[in-house]
Amino acid sequence: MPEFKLKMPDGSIVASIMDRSICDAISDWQPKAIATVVAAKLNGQLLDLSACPQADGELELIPMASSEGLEILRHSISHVMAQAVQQTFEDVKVSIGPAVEDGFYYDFDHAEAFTIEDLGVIEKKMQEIIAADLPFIRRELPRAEAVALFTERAEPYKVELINDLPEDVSVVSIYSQGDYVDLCRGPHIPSTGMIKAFKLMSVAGAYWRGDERNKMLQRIYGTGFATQKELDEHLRFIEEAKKRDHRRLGRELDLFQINDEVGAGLIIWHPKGAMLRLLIEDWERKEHLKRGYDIVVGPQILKSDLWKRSGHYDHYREMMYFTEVEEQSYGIKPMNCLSHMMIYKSKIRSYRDLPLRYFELGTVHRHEKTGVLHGLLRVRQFTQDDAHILCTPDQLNDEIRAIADFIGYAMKIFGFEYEVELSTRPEGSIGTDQDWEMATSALEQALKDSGMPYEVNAGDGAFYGPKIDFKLKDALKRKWQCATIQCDFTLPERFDLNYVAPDGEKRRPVMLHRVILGAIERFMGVLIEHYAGAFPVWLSPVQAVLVTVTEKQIPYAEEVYQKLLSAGIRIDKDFKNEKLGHKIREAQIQKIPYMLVVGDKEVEERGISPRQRDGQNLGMMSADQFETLIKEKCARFE
RNA sequence: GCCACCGUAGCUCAGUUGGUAGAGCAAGCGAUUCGUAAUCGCUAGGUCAGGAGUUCAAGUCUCCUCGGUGGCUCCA
Repeated sequence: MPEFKLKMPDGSIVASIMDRSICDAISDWQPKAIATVVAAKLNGQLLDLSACPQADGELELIPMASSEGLEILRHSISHVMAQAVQQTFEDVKVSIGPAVEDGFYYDFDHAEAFTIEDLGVIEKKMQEIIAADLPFIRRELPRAEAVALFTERAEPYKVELINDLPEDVSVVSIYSQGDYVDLCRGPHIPSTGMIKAFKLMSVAGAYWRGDERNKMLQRIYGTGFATQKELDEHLRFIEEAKKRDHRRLGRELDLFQINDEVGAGLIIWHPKGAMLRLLIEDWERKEHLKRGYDIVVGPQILKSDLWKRSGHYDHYREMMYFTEVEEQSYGIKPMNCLSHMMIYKSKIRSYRDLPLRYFELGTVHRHEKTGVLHGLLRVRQFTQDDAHILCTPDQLNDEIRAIADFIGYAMKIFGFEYEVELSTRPEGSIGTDQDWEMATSALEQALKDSGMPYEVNAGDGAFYGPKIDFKLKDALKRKWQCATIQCDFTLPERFDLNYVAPDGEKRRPVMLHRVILGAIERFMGVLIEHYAGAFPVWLSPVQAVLVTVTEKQIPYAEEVYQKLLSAGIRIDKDFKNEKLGHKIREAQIQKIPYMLVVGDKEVEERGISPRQRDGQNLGMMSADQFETLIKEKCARFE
């Protein structure tokens, strides 16, 4: 008989000889624990609480409140949802329904479209299933029997899933609650009554097995938590996130517009947005020069023949814009590398010249599909802080580390958290094994040397080389790729780039493509949400607004305005005939860092009274003192 | 590109079973001259995204186009 050590959620360990289910054992040892535990883990393998384990080891209990427990809970809720959907609608085929980052979904095949109202009906039915407290029952069936079962139940997607399992799989597990049966690896919560807090969120289309050649199914998204309180908090978080959506703030703060009449995915920057952008671009130029980059500028259109030679024409023609004048075809650039390579090729290069680092704030056009456009985050015209570094293979490590360091610095300056991923050779890639090996290990070694934690994303590299991606998180917890470092040995080959080595032989340089913030537009979108529009002083398009108490103070206020403006402070004036409270409110909504109040007292003592946007009043000071204060705030970003 | 939903004043939104458009905020004008998140009054604002159709009659129903939203696929 197997002997276990049973580890309770409070960490205490009790030895137990079990010839019964885990559930029964917990009930005996600690009856209270059973209400919060959803599954158990034995030797790394997850088990249902109804299981009778057949091996020795330490049995760890998974509480619902843990991340693993939450995943099991949500997965179970998705099964309940599938059951409710099948009970509510005729002729619904189920497919798959996993837990995802902050909830779960289930994909259904149903001729009629589910509506928002339907979600309420389904939720009601789910409540009934939960009230009935149906146990989740696991069974293992020989493969053929499982196929027969789902064939009989007219579930073609399940049959397809079983048939596509590897040949050595002879037994599959199925779970049922009430009259509902699903193919599933498990584990699940013991019974539906354990579900305390869930909500169905939205309906969306999704291709069967994620392949656009397949039928599009209907996906219902939902979420669930251990308690109603946590669910409420999650819903509040979503509301908060909506308030800081960059599309909304872009309009409210008058930063930019996207207009039908102009075209989808094309941004018009208004004065304040353009100022924010200018500040970022100034920072970029200054930092690149400090790090030994050369700033270059290339043309917006290049002859189509050049795009054919680079391979872009064959691979990405569909996404490129073209223009033809006097029977000559030009491609509007979707990337900046070609000009940079032409600069490299403009003369004979020696190993002594390397590394060469060409930097350009390069504006590119890509015809993104309509369905993917999204505010500033996915657009058709954007500007990359793009650089191409040409170096010898043994310079690679230093160069990559310097870029990683640059990116880390940039993230710190702009106040972001990020994650790092190393993406390796994909299928259908070009280049030799030796090249891939060299480049991948150079990237990996540089990451190790710089001490950055990273994850390996196998097979997700570019077709021409491996890459390191840096991902920012926005207010909706969506991850956005911004910085990237990519190794490329194809373009130097295609354009026959070379340098003269110490031995007088011609050698091929290695090329790194890299961006720091990525697309400026996308970065600004993330930045707007990150700060909820309340930018730090150094990035605020308007740093301070002068507000008069009455019209009497206008002449003096005008004097202060001119003084601060010529001192380089980004200052606005609000001399409207309104009450002070009204003007403070307007400045507050505009998230201007400082409101400089000028009333009779200030005129008399020739001062201003700054109020911070956090509500703090700094008391009266001279314009010179305020100027010093602002300059100090910005100094560490210079 | 695909699925679903949506498009009414600068913004946020009402608009009954089809009967010729409404509010708040913003704007302009006037009054008020006020001390840290909304002073009061008046005025002006719309080819109801665009086009076609059904109908005596279309913001409302149907179709097409252009946009947007949430996802899916894609993102060199």
